[in-house]
Amino acid sequence: MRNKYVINIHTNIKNKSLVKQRHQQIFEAAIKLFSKKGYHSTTLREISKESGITLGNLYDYLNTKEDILYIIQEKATKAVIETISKEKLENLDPVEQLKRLINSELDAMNRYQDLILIIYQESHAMGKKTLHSLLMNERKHVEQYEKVIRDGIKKGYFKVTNIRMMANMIKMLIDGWVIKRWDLKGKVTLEEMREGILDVIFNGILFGRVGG
Amino acid sequence: MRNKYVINIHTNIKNKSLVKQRHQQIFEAAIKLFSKKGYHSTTLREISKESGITLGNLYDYLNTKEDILYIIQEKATKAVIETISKEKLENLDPVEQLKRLINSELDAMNRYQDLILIIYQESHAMGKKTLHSLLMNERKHVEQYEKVIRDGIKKGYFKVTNIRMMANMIKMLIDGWVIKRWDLKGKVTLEEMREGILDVIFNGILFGRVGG
Amino acid sequence: MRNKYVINIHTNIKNKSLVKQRHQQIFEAAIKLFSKKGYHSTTLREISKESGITLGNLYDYLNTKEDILYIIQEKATKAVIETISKEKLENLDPVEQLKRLINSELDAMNRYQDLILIIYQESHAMGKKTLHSLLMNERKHVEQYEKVIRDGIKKGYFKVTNIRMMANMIKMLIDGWVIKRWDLKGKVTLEEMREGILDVIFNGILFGRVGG
Amino acid sequence: MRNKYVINIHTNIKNKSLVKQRHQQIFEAAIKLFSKKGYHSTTLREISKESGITLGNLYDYLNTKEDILYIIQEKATKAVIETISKEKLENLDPVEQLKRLINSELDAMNRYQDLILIIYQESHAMGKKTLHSLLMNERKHVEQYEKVIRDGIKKGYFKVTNIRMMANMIKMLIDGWVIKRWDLKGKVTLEEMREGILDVIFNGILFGRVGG
DNA sequence: GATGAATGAGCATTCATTCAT
DNA sequence: AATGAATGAATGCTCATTCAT
Repeated sequence: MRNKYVINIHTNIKNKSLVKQRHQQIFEAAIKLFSKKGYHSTTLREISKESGITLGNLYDYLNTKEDILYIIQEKATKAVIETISKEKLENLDPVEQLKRLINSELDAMNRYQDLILIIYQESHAMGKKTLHSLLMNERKHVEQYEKVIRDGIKKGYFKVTNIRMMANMIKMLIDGWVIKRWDLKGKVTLEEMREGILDVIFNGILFGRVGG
Repeated sequence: MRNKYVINIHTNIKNKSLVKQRHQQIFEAAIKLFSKKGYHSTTLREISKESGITLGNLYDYLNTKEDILYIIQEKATKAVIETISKEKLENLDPVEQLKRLINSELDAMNRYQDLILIIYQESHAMGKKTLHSLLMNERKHVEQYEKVIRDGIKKGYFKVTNIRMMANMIKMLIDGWVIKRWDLKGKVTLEEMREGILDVIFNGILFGRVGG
Repeated sequence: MRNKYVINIHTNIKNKSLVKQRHQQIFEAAIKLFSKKGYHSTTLREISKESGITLGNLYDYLNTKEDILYIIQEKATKAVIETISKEKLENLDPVEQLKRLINSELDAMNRYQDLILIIYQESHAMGKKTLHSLLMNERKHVEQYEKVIRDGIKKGYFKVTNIRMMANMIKMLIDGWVIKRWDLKGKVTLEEMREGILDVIFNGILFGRVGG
Repeated sequence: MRNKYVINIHTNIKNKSLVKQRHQQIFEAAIKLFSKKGYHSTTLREISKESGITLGNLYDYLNTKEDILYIIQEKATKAVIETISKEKLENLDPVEQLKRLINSELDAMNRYQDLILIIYQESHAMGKKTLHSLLMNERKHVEQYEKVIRDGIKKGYFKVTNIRMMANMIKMLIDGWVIKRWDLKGKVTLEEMREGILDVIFNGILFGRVGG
């Protein structure tokens, strides 16, 4: 895991920092356009114009249109993972740990919502390689929750039967903020969502419950 | 809302039951193909071949490719709403009501997962009209949860601050079964998922909790 | 060998005689353009314009640009084979038979010189299928010579060591009329060529030679 | 004809021996690639990589892709002409002279068959200039045969009506070894071909013939 | 002289849609 | 109502060529 930012798209360009820069340009143009029109309806020509990189030149940094999804996926998942990895969780009790994790992830989701949505919606346009990379990142991501949950169980804070499933459910609730905006758009603030999620996760909805 | 099965796609065909039949053919062909290759990668030629309707004839029942998404969306959401509407909930206490609702929806999700996924993934390919219809159906859907939750609160069973948000969160957990299959695929059964969802929703994960 | 004119290029067009007609149009446009500019430099757009078939429509009769070479190859080789097959050779002595064969082939070559040249020059652009078809036709072609030569040997007219090689050499001399026009262009008439070829083949150039 | 190795492709490079060396590199890379994939399917990028000359640098020694064909044509035809010119023919009787000529040319053909084939197949991709150069070389080439034939006639060995045509026919038979490999590939050795050609040329195929 | 990045016109091919019959 | 042929704009991608350094 030397340089986890090196995205392995074949290129003949020698100047690697230029490659990085151009990928960033492509990335920014793509999320802007994909968010608006979706992957399939966005033309390479549009990406060229938006990114300021000539059509032909684009292909010095790309082998195929699908590579753009790869770039987005890599950047997005890594950005999110990093955000939540930065949380300093040691010395906190598991409840607090989980709270912080959820909080920071919700923030990340909120910040990168366009990316997340693109990844969800265009996953079926991804090739094997991209999809696999996505799954790996996802796994790594969910594992962070699993670790905290496992810790919480061991210390007697949590009562969870299937850890992996629970981790996914938590993540699902958070992702919901981005994916299922339809019915909540404008009706609920991020703050309310945060409280709501924490409340269900910890306490459920049954009345009269007394936490331990 | 005269005949909720008359889908308002303009057609010159007089025989309305024929229209219905053809739309059903198109629907079946489309979900089969869309599930496999996605909306954009599926050709009208392929739909023609799969449905057994001639390419030219297809356009007697369709004005545009997007209409197919409309058909799918209508049929799918209505099928699901109907499934959960069939549940006889009267005379049950709210906890049981919510359980049944969740159970039947999870079953519906499981049965129609291809459709649900298509709708989620291709929503950005939908036109205004289709999207609006989708939102309306979604609202109607969520309302069923809201009603039960509201009832449960009134009767002292539930403790929920934002009903709409909670309804959405519950739905999100269920939809997750279909949408977020990535990391759970093959790791968790539908039955386990059912238990897991019910458990969080009602009790949360905190240990030592005493339900009311 | 039911219908040797059925060219097996996949098409969805039902009307087979229309397919035949369109292939003919494509064929005619192609040889005109290929002769002038070569295969690679000729655009499908140009073929569309020249043939009077819309660009999109072209692809109802073609799967790939290379198919055009296939069409040309099939038509050309078959036309030539047929021309020389039509020669009624029975009851003639082998010398006369060979003469007639050479004569009619030279005529065919002359008539179809554009085609022949295209096939020679673009053979390296042909895919496996087309190339194989070409070889098969070529073989069939050469066999006609071999038969006559073999007959002539048996009847004591000819003295030939390697029949296959000799057949090819004869064909080469004839093809030369088309392929190696460079240095002979305008210097030698078809008639002179005919005489010349017959003379070498039968007698060689040695003066006063006594065979045996 | 001052320096027949100075190929008049415009270049700004002052160091003429460097130009020569680079052209040689290009030449070698090109024949390797053209033989495999043909002229049109070979990229200048590929030639750059194969020759070890940077893409940009390539254009210091080339004005256009077609120039490569020019280089090949020049080198190839000159190499062949030189080979057969080296034959010391004086003091030999014409029959022996012709034999030697044919022998050495067949050897040359065999050695340079890739080049010859490229020239034949890509002649239609050649510009005016290149084509003219090719014709000139061809003429010079054929003349060598003409001289020997003419001599042989004068001395009473040969009986030939049209000398130029006969020279071309002989050359055609030899070129056939390279051009028409299709049907003979693997069936006939170079040695057999040599014998075969000499035999037809000199004696023809008629059994017991008595020349006039 | 050499390098490597950039340019942009051009190409084969696809596909939603139309239309005559 | 149905058929099947036709249309043509649009798209991903390539590649000869140029140019700043």
